[in-house]
Amino acid sequence: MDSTLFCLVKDFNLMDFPQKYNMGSKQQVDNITSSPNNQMHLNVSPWSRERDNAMRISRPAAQLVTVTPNFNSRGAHGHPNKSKRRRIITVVQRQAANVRERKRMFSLNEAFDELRRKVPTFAYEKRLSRIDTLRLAIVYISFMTDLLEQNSQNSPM
DNA sequence: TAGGCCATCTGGTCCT
DNA sequence: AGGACCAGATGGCCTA
Repeated sequence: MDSTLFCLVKDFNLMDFPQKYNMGSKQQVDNITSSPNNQMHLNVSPWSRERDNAMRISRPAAQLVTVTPNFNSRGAHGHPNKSKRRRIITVVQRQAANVRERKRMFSLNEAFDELRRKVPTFAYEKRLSRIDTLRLAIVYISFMTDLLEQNSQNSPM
């Protein structure tokens, strides 16, 4: 299984993935070939959230004002005929909503980190972006599915 | 310097 | 009513 996985990542490396996997060309994939040490790592990421966060300076909170929704600014997402309910929120409520949104995005990123650890990658200089993580996961799942089907066809009943 | 990626804010709908 | 979810806007950081 290890050698098969290596082939998968190697194919990814060469960017000659079968068309059926529908993999788009991306920058991080190109980086595999330029990586100084083409070692395959499973579940090992040289990048951590702490490092990533340390690189960023937290954005100062935007000016907080009492929110009065402007229904002319943006239409409903795919629900143009829905009755629009006016909702007035206070500054405190807006701040609380911002905190909840940050927590939600944090948990989303944790899930992405977990997915990054599940997909086979080389030792990247850069970690996979979210979109590349999803794409590689799709490729990986497709590959493993094909592998399973081949094994079930070859094994005598 | 342009483009990619991401964090954050914001206001909309959906759902309980 | 309020939290969850979503998508657009914005701005910072990084890399080619």
